[in-house]
Amino acid sequence: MITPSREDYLETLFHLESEGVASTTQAIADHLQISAASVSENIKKMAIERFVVHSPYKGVKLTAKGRAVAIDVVRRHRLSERFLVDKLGIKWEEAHREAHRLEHGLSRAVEVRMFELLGNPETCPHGNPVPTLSGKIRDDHSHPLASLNVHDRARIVKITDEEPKQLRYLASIGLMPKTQIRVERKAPFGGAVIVRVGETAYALGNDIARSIWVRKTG
Amino acid sequence: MITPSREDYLETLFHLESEGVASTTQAIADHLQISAASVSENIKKMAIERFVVHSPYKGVKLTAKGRAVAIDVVRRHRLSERFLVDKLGIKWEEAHREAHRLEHGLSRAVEVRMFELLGNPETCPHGNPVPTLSGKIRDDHSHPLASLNVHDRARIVKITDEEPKQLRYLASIGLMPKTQIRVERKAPFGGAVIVRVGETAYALGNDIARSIWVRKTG
DNA sequence: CTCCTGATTTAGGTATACCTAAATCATACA
DNA sequence: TGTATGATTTAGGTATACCTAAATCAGGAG
Ligand SMILES: [Mn+2]
Ligand SMILES: [Mn+2]
Ligand SMILES: [Mn+2]
Ligand SMILES: [Mn+2]
Repeated sequence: MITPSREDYLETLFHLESEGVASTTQAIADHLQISAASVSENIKKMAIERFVVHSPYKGVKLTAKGRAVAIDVVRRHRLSERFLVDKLGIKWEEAHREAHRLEHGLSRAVEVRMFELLGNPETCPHGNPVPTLSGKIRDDHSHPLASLNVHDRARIVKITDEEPKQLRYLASIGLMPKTQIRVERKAPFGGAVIVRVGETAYALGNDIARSIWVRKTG
Repeated sequence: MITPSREDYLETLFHLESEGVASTTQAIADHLQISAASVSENIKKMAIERFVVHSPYKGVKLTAKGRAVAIDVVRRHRLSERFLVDKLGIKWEEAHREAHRLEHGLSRAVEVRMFELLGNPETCPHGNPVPTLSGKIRDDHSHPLASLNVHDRARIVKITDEEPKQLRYLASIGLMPKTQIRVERKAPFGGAVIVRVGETAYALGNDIARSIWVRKTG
């Protein structure tokens, strides 16, 4: 059996690779909140077990084997979030951390039944796709908020940030998946974006904007 | 944070003490399916941390501190079983082992919401009481099946056995909490009990009978 | 009351998963 | 084209949680 710790490493690698970030020792250490030395050791072991390929001093990449496990964990994570929010009424900004505990306790059988209970959900509460049982991840055809032009209308597809603080803020201004928005103004060179939600306009910093993915509707 | 392993030790001690079995090193080892040597070591540490009192070569007893944690784990275990059976449709004989994975992943907040979702259940699917949030365990006024006399009618309150094989058998003959039964015949000296369920009579061995608790109705 | 035996503990060992501090490496810029 | 600097790995250490084999103990049979 794969340990919870290992599951978290693989999940981290999946996230870094999805975001197009290089999976350096330091990036993994930051994400898991542990020392770079610990990551280095662990990666070495996971390379021996063929979950990753490791080019020392360069970086890490998931193998097909590692990716399969990672996607499995991501599926359990996102289903857990869905359950926590839809069935238990846990706040969406707390769902992520809670799901990180729950995800390791779901057997395949339980995961399958949970998927049904939740009505075969396609996304987590933050809009990220739930991988299929066979490990496929649907393309949601979304683009970064920053790719929109002034006066474009769009619908929020997903929020990739998982920080409770950010999520709480976004929820408070109604910025969640399915929300209809309009770009009012853009600062040059990837600066802030001014976005209208309902009647009100909000300025979103570069950091927060980068985690918002949309589909044009206008 | 208390580890899953520690939670399982405390849970085991709770069960042994409830059943009136002496919490010997060997009994704990059998229950957890690990070596007696491992148990001995671990108990020593848990005694230092005041979860138990240990009289070397004699046995172990939960302290108030240890009992509080144990009851907390038992609550999460029984709620997990309830959830698995009622909401996910997991078979009751598989609920126990699945719950053992799930129970360690529930935060207090999640446990509280889950309790509500399940309609404040008083028992697990096998009839064992769900401890209250404050750690109280309701008395269910039940007695061992063997305490009944011939021709007594009774209602099943709980099945304390957790073996899938036994549970599957009992379910197959309709012997579960709330089932109405009648004692047809008893072998002397704690031997088999012949019990009528609906139209059919079944002989229950001493072992299996000991795990069936009832309340007289006739 | 002594001895035997099974239960228990201790000794010594492994694997995971973390740590800090020291050594080593890659590369960017001066 | 060195060299210093930051990233990475290695060295050495701790804690948990398991193991088998050896030593020790306690209580019942004789
Ligand atoms: Mn996790
Ligand atoms: Mn999510
Ligand atoms: Mn457990
Ligand atoms: Mn139960």
